[in-house]
Amino acid sequence: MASHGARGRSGGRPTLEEVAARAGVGRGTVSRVINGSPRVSDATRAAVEAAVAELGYVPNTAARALAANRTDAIALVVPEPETRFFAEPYFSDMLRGVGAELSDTEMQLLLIFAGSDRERQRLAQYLAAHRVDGVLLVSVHADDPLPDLLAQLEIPAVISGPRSATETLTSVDSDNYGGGRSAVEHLLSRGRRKIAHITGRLDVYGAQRRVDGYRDALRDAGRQVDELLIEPGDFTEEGGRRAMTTLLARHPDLDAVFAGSDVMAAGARQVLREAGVRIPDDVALVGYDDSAIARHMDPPLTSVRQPIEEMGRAMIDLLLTEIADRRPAMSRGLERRHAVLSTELEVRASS
Amino acid sequence: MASHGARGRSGGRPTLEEVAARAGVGRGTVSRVINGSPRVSDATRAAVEAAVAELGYVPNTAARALAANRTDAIALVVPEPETRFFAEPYFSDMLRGVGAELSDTEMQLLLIFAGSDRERQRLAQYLAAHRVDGVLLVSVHADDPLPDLLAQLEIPAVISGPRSATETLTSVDSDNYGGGRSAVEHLLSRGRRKIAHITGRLDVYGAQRRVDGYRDALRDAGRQVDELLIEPGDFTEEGGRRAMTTLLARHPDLDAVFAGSDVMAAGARQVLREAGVRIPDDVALVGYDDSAIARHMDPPLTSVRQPIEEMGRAMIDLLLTEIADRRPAMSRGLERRHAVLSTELEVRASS
DNA sequence: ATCACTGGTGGGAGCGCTCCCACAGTACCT
DNA sequence: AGGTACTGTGGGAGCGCTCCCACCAGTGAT
Repeated sequence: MASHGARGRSGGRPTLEEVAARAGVGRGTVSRVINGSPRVSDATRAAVEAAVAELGYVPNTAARALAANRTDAIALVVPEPETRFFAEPYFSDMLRGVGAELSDTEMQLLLIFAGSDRERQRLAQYLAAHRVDGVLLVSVHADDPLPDLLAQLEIPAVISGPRSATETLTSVDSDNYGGGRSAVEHLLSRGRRKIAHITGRLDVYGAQRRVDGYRDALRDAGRQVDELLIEPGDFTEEGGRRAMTTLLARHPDLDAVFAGSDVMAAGARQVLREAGVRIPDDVALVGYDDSAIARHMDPPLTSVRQPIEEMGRAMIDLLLTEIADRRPAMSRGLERRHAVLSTELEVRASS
Repeated sequence: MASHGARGRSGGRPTLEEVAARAGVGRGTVSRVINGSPRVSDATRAAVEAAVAELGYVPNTAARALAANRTDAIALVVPEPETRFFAEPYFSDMLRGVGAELSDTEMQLLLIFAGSDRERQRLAQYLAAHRVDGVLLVSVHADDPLPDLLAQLEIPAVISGPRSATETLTSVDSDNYGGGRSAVEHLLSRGRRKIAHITGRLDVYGAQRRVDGYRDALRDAGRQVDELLIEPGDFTEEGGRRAMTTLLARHPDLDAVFAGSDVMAAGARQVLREAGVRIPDDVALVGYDDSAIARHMDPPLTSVRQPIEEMGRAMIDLLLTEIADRRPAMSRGLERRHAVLSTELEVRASS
């Protein structure tokens, strides 16, 4: 008898059963009320809600997770060391959008860093244990095995910045192609004739798309694309400097530069300065990301802004849909969805 | 590794029971192996481990949480909007320490922001549901109800920066008193005679302690403490400017200023500049926090560094101890522990 | 009158684990 | 010989929930 139901009024947390007894209904009915099922009469619902309030009942998540086979949690996985996470406003903006969109739901967000091998090991274990219902993946490199792992474990996932044109995961992206186009179109409209492009790392799909936008904008304006005006960078300031140096040596008469990121634009600006080139008088400069750097540069940098916060929201929307879709039946016609949000050109003094 | 073998029946994840069958032992024995109990013979342990590997068994956390009444997760609660979290390196350093210390354990870290009322509401629900085994509290204001809520729910918690000398929660702090002392002693040793102090918000315990250190350092050096040399700030740049303006008007002949934060020191510096006061020639300046601001100021700012990362580690240590202590018996002599880590003065050109 | 239905409801049967008691085996005392 | 004290081990009894089937009115159609 000691081990049996001697816990009626003890200090422990109330259970569904106790709420049911208090409300004079069955366990199933309380469960329905808690989960917002419509199949409950108003009177019963009110009685149950009263009992819940009186007892201060809070559902036991572990029990629910076990019985229903879901966790009500999703993970935002950042395959980078924490340092970068804090350094780049990208993540902070993304997190804001994600948090906002999630605040209407019961879902809990986990932030997981997987920069080191050790951390990745832990993450793999974590995912294998199905401790989350879905995963948000940001900043993934082309050769990352994480997406495959997620597919194999059949965990719903949404990636920001698809890895290629044939991304298998549901993805959210900003319109890198359109962003590249708009930068170049802007420069053309300002009367620039010889526009160079410093690209990002070309194993990043988005960087490629910006190059595509650059090419097509010129082509559609009836210009010929001079491949020697396209110089690869690597998203770093140093890379921007190197590329600019090369370009300047090759084409001393260029009159505009479109850099694939603000950071690279900052590097380019230094080189231009040192060469005595005036911005924007001699050379117009346009960056990408519209980061703090752009606003604080001298002169302030025209830059392509991505709606990062909105991307965060969109990722959550897609992920929740995918989780919900998977719930009733494991099959279903899984057509992958890809959202693309448009960018905006922020025009400043540098162009 | 050989992954999926001929798994039980369905395609689902293997359970303890299946591992037990495969290894030819009972459920209890597998559980003991999984949980590292010493009461298992080497032969049996090996057999179980083999079965685990073959089946790719990963424990079901929900089931474990339900049965054992623990979650193996702790929360880092930041009662601030996310914006501040990203803006201040304090959090990033803290998180690094916490993450490092946690990486040896099975514990999962959750990051929870509770800046808005809405978010706090959710947090309260979350804690009431006991979804974490313990809580790390950073940056808590004196009148915050959160600590009481935690106490009431009997959730182990560690606070960084105790709210008062009689903090009821286990706490980790840096030696604000010693830090204040060392700043003043340094200025005295440099021959400064009239040292002003711009304090932080005095409802923050740490700020008070820095004032105490300021006072005692002067006193112990045989100086009299002039209360008019102590001017309250509020940790902001603007507050630093205001305080400096007041002080300068009151004591045009002061030759040193100890600011309770780098940010306030930056504000003070502006006022001194505008007044034509040279740093350090006319007035020596010392800040607190040793943040990026200090390193980049002109001239570089002498500042008191707090071992924030180490504080993060200490918080985890204390929290894990507290969680472990609570496990066997809910009673036990709960003596509160308070760790205080020492600071270090980083001397630069401003003093 | 019977036969569908419908909206509501109760409660059994698990989910996969930990806890703990029972008990076999061995070893070392009286 | 029996007693005592271990070390290992198996498995029953839950943990608190969700799912789902059974069931009970009522309501209208037949």
